[in-house]
Amino acid sequence: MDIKLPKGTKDILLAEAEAYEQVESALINVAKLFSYAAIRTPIFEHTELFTRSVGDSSDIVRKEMYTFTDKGDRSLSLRPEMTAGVIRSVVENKLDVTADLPLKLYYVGPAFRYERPQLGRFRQFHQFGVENIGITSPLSVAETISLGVTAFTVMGFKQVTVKLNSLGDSATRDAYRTALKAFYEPHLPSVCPDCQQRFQTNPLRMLDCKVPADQLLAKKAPNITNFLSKESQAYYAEVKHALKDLSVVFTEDPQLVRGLDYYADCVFEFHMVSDKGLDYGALGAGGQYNNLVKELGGQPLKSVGFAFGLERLMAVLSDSGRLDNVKPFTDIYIISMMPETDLYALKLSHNFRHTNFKTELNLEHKSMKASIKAALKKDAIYAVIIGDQEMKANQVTIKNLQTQEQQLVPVNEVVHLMQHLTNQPGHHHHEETDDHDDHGHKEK
RNA sequence: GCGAUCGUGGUGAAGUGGUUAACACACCUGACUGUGAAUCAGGCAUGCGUGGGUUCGAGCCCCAUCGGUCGCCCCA
Repeated sequence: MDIKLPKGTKDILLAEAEAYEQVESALINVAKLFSYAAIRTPIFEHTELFTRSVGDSSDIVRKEMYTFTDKGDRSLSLRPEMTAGVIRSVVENKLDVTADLPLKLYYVGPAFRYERPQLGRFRQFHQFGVENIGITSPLSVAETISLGVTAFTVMGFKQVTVKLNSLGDSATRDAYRTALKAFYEPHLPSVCPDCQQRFQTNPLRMLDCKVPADQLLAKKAPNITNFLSKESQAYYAEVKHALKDLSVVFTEDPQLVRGLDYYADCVFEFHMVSDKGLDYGALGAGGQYNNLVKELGGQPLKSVGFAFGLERLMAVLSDSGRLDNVKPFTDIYIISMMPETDLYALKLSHNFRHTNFKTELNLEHKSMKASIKAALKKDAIYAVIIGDQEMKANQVTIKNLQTQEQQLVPVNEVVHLMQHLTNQPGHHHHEETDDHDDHGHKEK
């Protein structure tokens, strides 16, 4: 076969797919803890939605969107991020006027950007995020940030730091932009070519230039904190105060600017260092967007949200050895020894499955050695062996794969016995997926 | 979009123009005819990302192309 997957995409399969599911469900559980509800929006939207919200001067819209014209001559785009679609949906369904506020929504799903792929960066990637729409208190911003921190904690990471900044309102940013340009104007000839470009398009981005000389200069640049209005200052102070009370570790970074046009006031990033000491940069980021709902035709609602990049999250988890023993598990592995016993085995598997046992049925008729090895590879707890001796006697052999003990039991008692042996009718000992240090059921 | 680097089985990889593409792990089969280890014996890439070219001869050289990775840009 010579058709390969497209650049910047990947197949997620087997253990990795399992890991994605577990991480997603852990994140969703945290969102539910904070009383968030699910939302799913289309993968493509009218292009105009993104040019209006993300901003038609942003790089995302200018050069990273998958935009196409459909057969009805509509310009559509694969979503490059999730917030725009969520807010569009909220406004379109009038949730901004009918729902109790603040409206708290979480989402998980793929998004698309035409970018040069790198580690942890794909053209189709997955985001988990939350939107807290219609907030009235700065404490809600702190609450939302702490949701993000809690998500990291639940995944086993303690060393999360939050980078925090306030961009103020639009008047603040206009004044600041003017001051920044005035500051940079005389230095323009000595600054890097990218920054000369940024000076025209988005002067705020000059602050996080990576060129050392420009970084030194940026340190001397005017600080946005000094341009904040009284209200923004007070608001920002309350957010910080609440974060301290919640023991959220944060550092203020006046040079933190975000690339999406809709951000205002508080913006933040979640940073993590892996167990190996590697700095993965921002694993998640977000901020307030106070005009977006109105801009898209709804009520003027202050809002805050953030998104995590699942691929980056998975990279850190994997690098920290937290995905090593993530795999599907099986309670009972049924081995049918020969074609004549297959139907007998199939019926038994049916009974196990209907009593909530994860059951694998092996009809391959390989050697006993190979069959037992296959059962072990599936991480099964019990093997149920069915040969013609068992079938003739209406019995089965059950083997505890950990203790290697085995016994012959009557077939009509085996389900009941298995429930007794595994110590439950409810039988949910695998179901806790939020703790990635404990996937082995062997120590039970 | 720019710059750099890499591309050999399921995996890690040797190979720098000359017979059958090393080695290791994994996997399969058997010795062991119904039980997880060890050992031993076999098996497992008709092919070196793809397409051209140079050559008597190409995994190796050249060109193109696709893809990965890293840096820039940007971002989750």
